[in-house]
Amino acid sequence: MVKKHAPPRSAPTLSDVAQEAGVSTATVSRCLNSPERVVESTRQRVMAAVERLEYTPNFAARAMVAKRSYTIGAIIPTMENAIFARGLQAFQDALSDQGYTLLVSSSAYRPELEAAQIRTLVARGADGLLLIGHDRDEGIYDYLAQHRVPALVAWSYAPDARSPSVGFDNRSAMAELAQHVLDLGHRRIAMISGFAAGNDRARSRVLGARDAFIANGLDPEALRVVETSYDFEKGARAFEEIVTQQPDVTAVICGNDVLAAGALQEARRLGIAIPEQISVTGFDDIELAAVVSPALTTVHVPHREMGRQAAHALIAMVAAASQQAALPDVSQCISTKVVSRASLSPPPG
Amino acid sequence: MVKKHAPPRSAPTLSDVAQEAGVSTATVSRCLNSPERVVESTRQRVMAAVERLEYTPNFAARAMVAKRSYTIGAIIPTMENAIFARGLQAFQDALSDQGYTLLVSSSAYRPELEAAQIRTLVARGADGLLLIGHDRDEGIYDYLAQHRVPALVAWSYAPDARSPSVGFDNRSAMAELAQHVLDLGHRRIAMISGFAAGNDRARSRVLGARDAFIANGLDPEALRVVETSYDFEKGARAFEEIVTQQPDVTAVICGNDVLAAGALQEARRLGIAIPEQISVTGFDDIELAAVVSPALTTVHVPHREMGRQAAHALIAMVAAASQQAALPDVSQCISTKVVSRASLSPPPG
DNA sequence: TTGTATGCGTTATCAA
DNA sequence: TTGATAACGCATACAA
Repeated sequence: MVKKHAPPRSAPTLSDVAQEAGVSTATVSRCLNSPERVVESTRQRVMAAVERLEYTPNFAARAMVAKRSYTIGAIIPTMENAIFARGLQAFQDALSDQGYTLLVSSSAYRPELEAAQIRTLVARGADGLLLIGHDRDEGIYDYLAQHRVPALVAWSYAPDARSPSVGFDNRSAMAELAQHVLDLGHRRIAMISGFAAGNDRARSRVLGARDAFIANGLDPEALRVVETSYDFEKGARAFEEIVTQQPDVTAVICGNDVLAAGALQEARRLGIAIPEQISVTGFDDIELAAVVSPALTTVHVPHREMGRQAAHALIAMVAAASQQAALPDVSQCISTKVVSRASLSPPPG
Repeated sequence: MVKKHAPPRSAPTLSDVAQEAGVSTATVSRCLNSPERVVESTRQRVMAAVERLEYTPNFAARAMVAKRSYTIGAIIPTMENAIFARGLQAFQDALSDQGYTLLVSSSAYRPELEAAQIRTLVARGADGLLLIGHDRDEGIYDYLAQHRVPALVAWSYAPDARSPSVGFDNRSAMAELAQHVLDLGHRRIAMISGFAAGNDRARSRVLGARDAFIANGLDPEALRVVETSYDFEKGARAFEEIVTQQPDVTAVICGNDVLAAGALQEARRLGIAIPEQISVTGFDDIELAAVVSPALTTVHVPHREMGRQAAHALIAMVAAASQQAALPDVSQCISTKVVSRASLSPPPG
């Protein structure tokens, strides 16, 4: 059996298929996009040709004429730990259900990198963007507005912010957790926080902890806060610093589970019993929180739910934008709850 | 102050800039791509217009004519845990250094999903693909070959496979770890493995463990293997099954750190002391391995190094493909090493 | 129901 | 050094 043609030197195009099926390119296009508009017999002929050539439409060409890429961009601070993984996975799942593709990049918590990545994603034709937290240059929001690319903020709910958001109230969530700590009788408390600059989630969590102090008639400045990066090892170092400089502390509130896990490990190294001597709490309730020993009392964030809701919200925004319609109000506050595990107990004595 | 024009209804294009600067589109294009080919004075005028309009080139149009997207696709089995996170982060970093963008999707360890995502990524014009492990339908490799999209396999090195790979030798790595276990005197050993079907890494690790048995004159079938999905909770269940059905076991080798962490937690629940009663080992040396208690003896995989090397390798393949040149041999075996921590000790008695 | 012709925003070839 | 203009692969308005 002889091949009719030499194998194609590059991917088959619409007109290759048209030729193979003996129809026009328009008909092939219709078969693919609105099959009901073409009669059964020709459709079969066309589809057979599509199969035979293993034709796949060229995305760039399609995006150019449709002025939509069905691509959503997401920029997360880090892929290195699980903080964003689960939520992002749910986000992606919901997106692909709707025929969208997700483009992810990570900024390593560096604002200037995030700005560059936003431009890249917009240039790549992203129909919409998912961003983490509200803190960024006003100019970025201007840029997005000018380019008519809707952006949704997740992991942080703030109804009055420049961008709509699907997230949770970091401040009140942490306040609730801190209240638990205070209820148990702790008074000498320290906090290991992520860097507050450029990170509204970290800032809100500190504020929330102080809120609880105030609500209990305590001086909010009595809460000593050590700032560091969200890194396991950094959590360990911060814990060491705290117990060295403030040996009478009975509870250490951590900005997230990763920091708390680091604190736990350092405590073990120093021979400090958790929670007997010092209680430790986390935030996020990632898998790690249940695995470490003792398991972490933490704030449970329904990441999957948040990711799913964020996807629906962003798609709604994109749909509105593509019709030049006003952006719908999609903001949503996802509720969190405190999960009590072994790392938190009443203070000694 | 009055605006000269109404704000643009959509993103500015080359010809908007050309008009603004009073030159042709060709000149604007040259300013952006080969600035040395245009005289200083006009270049300044053009660049000013670019700034003023906040012009960003349309990616789809550029990709269409260049027949290159400078996009690399990666399909990983899961984003939910940290197994692939660090390596992928390094992969992305190296890619963006070279001007490439990474498109990530996850297949949830489902082959048919992976196949669909490969098609999607190819349709999106990915210049090259990063895949995890070698196990997949031959048809997929045919498809990729036909579409002239180079693919690189990572996390598993196999010199004779259909695709080049930058990864490590799962089999010998696990054999080495198992040898440590045997050296300590363990003989009643069980293994918790990921599902072997469609997962050459999981299969190789089991084979490696059996290799060590053989090397020590033991019956490889004496190693009882429980297969499950790479999930923390599943690791716990598998451990429970093992100690229930085989109470005299003294060591449990786990297919990765996630399974091992699950085993550890289940042991705690059952009141089994690790490593005094039963030793447990992991694989990967993700952060989790050092955080759990006792810390895991495991196989350290230099994920960052692997990600970086994979990026360079894939870029080389893409460059070759774009010049219709023969694919260079980029395969590379990254070496691993056993890390001894507290979870492994001699058997009791 | 199907085909023709046009345009999307770039880059590249060729003249000027 | 710069400017027309022809592709690139696809979708669609319009014609047949």
